[in-house]
Amino acid sequence: MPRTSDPTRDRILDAASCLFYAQGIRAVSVDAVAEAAELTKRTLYYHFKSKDDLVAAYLQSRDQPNLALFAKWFNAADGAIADKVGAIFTHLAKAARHKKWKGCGFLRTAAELANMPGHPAIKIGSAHKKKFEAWLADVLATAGVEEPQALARQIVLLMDGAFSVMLVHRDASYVEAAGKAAAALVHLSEIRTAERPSLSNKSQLSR
Amino acid sequence: MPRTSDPTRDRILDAASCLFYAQGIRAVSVDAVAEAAELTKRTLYYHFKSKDDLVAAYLQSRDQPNLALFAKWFNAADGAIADKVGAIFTHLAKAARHKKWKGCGFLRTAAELANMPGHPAIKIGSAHKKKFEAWLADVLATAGVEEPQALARQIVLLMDGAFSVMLVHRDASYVEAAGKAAAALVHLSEIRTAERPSLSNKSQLSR
DNA sequence: TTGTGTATATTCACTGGTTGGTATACTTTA
DNA sequence: TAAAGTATACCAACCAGTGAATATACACAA
Repeated sequence: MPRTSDPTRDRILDAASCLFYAQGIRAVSVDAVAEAAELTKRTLYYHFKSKDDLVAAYLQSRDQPNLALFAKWFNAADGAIADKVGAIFTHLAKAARHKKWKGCGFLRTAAELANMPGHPAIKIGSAHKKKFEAWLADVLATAGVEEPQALARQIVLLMDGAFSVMLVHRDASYVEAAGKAAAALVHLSEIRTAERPSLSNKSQLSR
Repeated sequence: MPRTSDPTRDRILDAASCLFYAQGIRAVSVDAVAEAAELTKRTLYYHFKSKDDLVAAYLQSRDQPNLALFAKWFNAADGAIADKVGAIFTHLAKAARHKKWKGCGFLRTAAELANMPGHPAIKIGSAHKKKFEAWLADVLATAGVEEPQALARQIVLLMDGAFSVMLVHRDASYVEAAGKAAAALVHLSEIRTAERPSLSNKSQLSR
C-alpha cells in the first residue's frame, strides 16, 4: 500500500518538474530526470510505470500550488473586483520577467502533445484550467458581477493568451495589456449590472 | 545561383509543414520528413543545412498565407469594424472544429522551443505575430477607433489565448467567447471615441 | 554530332550517440 | 525470511548529421 508521503517519489517529481518545465517534455529524457534526482533510471521506473505517467504526475503536482498562488494574489489585493483581477496580471507580469519563466507548463505541455489528444497529461491540464475558470467565475459572482461565467472565460482567454504570446515575444508588457483588457471587461460587466433596473445599483462601482 | 522556384525544396517544405504541424517539432524526425517527401535524408540535407533550418523554413512558409487568410476573412465581412473583427473569430471557430486542426503552428513551435530563446524559428514566429498585430492596428485606425494599437494588442491576446486554450479543452466555444470579448472591446473603444468632444462624431458608428 | 568538363542534385551506407524500457541480481528493511 | 527498493548492464530502435560515390544537366569545343 502506498504511503501518504514518499520522499523518493517526490524527489523524482521535483527533478522532473524542473526539467520538463525548463526544457519541455520531449527534450528531456528519462535518463536526465533520473540523473537530476540522483538515482538510476531503473529506480525511476519502479516509481513510475512510463514516461507518460511521469509527465502526468508532473502536471498533477503543479495543479494545487498554481491555483493557490492565483488565489493568494487575488485575495491579497485591495480595491474593487476589477483591481483584484488586475492584481493577478500584475503579479504574473512580475513573474514573467524572470529569466527562468517559460510560460504555463500546462499549456506548453498541451501544445507539445497536441498530436496525442487522449494523453493523461492533457486531461490533467484541462481539469486544471477548468478549475481555475470555475474559481474565477465564483469570485466574480460573489462580487455581484453580471454573467460571471462568460466573464471568467474571457479573462482566462486573456491570461492564457498572455502566457503564450510571451513565449514568442518575451515582452512582459503583453501581460500588462492583458490585465488592462481584463479590467476593462470587468468594468463593462459592472456597468451592465448597474444599468439593470431590477437590481439596486452596486455601491462598489468606482466610477 | 538558386532558381526562384525549386520544386524539390518545395516538396520537402510541404512534407515538413504537414508533419511538424500535425505532430510537433521534436516528435518528427528528419528521416520521417525525407520519407514523406519521397527522397533520402541526404538529399534533404542538401537543401537545408540542419533540422533547425528546416523548422525555420517551415514557419517562414506559413507567414504570408496565414496573414492573407486573416485579411481575407476580415475584408469579406460586412458591417461595422466590430463585426469584421468578429468575423475572424467566427471563421477561426469553424476551422478549429476540424479534426486536423492543432492550433497555431507559430505558438506551438515557440512553446516547444521555449528553452532556445534565440532559435531562428522563434524569431520568425515573433515577426509573424508582430505583422498581424500591426495589420490589425492599421485596420482599426482606419476605422477611426480610439487607441488602435492597444486594442489590436488586446485582440491578439484573445486570439492567441483561444488558440492555446483550444489545445487543452478542444472546445470551439472558447473561440466564440474570445470573439465576443474582442467585439466588446472594440465597441468600448468606439464609445470612448464618440464621447471625445474634440472629435466630430464618426458617421460609421453603428449604434 | 560527339566528346568533355563542371556544377548541381541525388543516393547508399554509415557514424557516434541517445532513446524509452527491461532482465536480473543485489541490498535494505520490517 | 519476505517484501520493497535500488543498481548494473543491457537492448533494439531511433536520432541528427556526414563521407564518398554517383547520376543528371548543360555549356562549350572539336
